[in-house]
Amino acid sequence: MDDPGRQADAVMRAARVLMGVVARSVAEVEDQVSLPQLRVLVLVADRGSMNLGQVAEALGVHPSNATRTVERLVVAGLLRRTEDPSDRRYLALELTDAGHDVVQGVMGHRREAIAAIMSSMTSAQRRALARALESFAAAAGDPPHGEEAFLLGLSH
Amino acid sequence: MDDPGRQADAVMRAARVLMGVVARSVAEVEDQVSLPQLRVLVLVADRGSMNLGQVAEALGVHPSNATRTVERLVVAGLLRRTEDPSDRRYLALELTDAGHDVVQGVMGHRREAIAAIMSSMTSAQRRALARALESFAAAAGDPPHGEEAFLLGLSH
DNA sequence: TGCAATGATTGCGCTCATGCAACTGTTATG
DNA sequence: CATAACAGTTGCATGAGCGCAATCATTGCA
Repeated sequence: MDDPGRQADAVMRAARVLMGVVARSVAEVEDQVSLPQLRVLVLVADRGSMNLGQVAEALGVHPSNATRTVERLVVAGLLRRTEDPSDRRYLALELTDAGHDVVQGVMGHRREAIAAIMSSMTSAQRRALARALESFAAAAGDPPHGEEAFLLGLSH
Repeated sequence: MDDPGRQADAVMRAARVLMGVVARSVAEVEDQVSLPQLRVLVLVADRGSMNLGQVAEALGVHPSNATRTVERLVVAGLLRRTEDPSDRRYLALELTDAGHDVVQGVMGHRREAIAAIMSSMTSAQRRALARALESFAAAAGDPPHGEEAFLLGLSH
């Protein structure tokens, strides 16, 4: 039980469970938005108003690509694209109410799925789990970016 | 600390960290294989020899699609496609050594990243974490499928 | 004020994933 | 043995994502 390798395996197994939860929450909205599109929504939900270059940078894609992905989200009514009044070269990208609903739906689904799993644990186990994961998250460092890390890199 | 909502949030934060780990491990091989392709590799690595219909079923895609994804993996030298001698209608899909290397590389990368995070926790914290996650994984039920749950649903 | 820098868009070409329908080959069944 | 059932493949079409190069619009600077 003191073997770091075995301990990492325990985390791996739990990660598998959590990936399943995440995957199902994503699958739930896959008919409405693609994965790269959802990444944009989650990104904007987390960071607030962004311009196109920031989105492209965060996603690690070419700006021309970001333009088209954003375009699809605008057409879908999930993203609002306005000009930055102070510098009209920049865009101001924000979620619409519908866009917020999508993100909230995904996160809510995850939260419920996790709560459902925890409901079959004892109260003491739940407390121990919460405490242990706090220390784990702290050891990983504060979320380097935020919500969008959920989907970082999972393109194509 | 006894609030189930706050406890679920702690799991959500940890899930974010783990998703980052998974995403980076996937991004690492994204030049070699696409996400759907990796899903096939992980699937076969987990279940062993499969036929095409099983792959299509597990991925939730049309068989014609599975044919082409498998074809790309065969061409890439990551998957071996032979006929089932007992019934030549069926295929026998297996990983090549190179295919195994890809899967092992991804899993190894994750394991190392997790171990790196745990290295900055105290020994007691690591033990508590391993124990807590064992109970969490148990509460979630045994892995319904297996390794491939890591990527389930993350298509496109 | 004219030119350079900067952010975003558009045109072009490519790969991958996807579903459907038609077809081929293999096995089982009457 | 002929036909039906079944696994897989192929043709066809669509749409998303991606990068690169060229272009447009706006702003900053000399």
